[in-house]
Amino acid sequence: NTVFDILFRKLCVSKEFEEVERLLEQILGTGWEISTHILFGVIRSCCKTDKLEKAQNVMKKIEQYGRSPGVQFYNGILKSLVSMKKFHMAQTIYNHMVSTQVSPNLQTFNIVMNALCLAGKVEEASGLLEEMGKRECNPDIVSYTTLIGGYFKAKRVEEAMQFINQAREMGCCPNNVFYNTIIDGLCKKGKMDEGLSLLAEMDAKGCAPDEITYSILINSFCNEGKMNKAMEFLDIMGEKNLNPNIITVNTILKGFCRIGLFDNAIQFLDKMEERGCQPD
RNA sequence: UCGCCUAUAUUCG
Repeated sequence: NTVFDILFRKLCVSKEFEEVERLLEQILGTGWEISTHILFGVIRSCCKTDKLEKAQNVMKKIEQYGRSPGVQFYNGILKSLVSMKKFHMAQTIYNHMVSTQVSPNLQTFNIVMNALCLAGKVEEASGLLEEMGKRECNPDIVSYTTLIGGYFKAKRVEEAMQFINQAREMGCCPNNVFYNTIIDGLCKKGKMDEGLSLLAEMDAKGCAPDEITYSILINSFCNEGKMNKAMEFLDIMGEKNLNPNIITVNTILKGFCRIGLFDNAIQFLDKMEERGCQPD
């Protein structure tokens, strides 16, 4: 499998998809076990380069040899297509999946929800949320977080707030990602005070703020030119034994540069390098 | 019962 992995990787980056198909046919013909992540990688490469027909050929080939991919396999492919914003491709793969009697599960729906939100189709996304309830696949905290993030990005704060309440009413257990998404949404809509009160709430509810929570707040202070507040929160992070990561550092550098404090930026960069945070 | 796969921050790309 290690050899196959290297072989397929190289063939895919050189876009030798004809050769990929031939080789795959040979391997499957021998009945050898070939690991899922290799097949997954091949299909993903096809999709990435818009070789939809190739992706389908490979999929069919796998099926011919009785290796029908399960829902997890599809979820993995759908997720990477969605993160590449290849929505049309994702749609086709989804249709294929359904046509081969593989039922979408909660994760599949959440991926589709994310796709709709990223495509700015929040109405359809909230429609899906309802649909899920009807299909004995109740939305979970991930579904709600995705949808809420979508509404914030669509600048529809009121509706985002409604879904936050709905998530609570439905008894979804809030977690860090849920809080982080909301705090980010509020801060970016100039509602920092509300964001800060959620920070207190999450702490009180046993969701310890993490690196991402702080980078959201620091980013917000930076964008308001309040570098003293940003640095204050960096210190608070340190007190909680959370280390600033490359994103935290980049955020603060941007904050200094934005208002022309280049010396402070360089000073800060040096300090972080000393502390072992290499610039990227 | 427990894990796994899905959602959140910087780069206007």
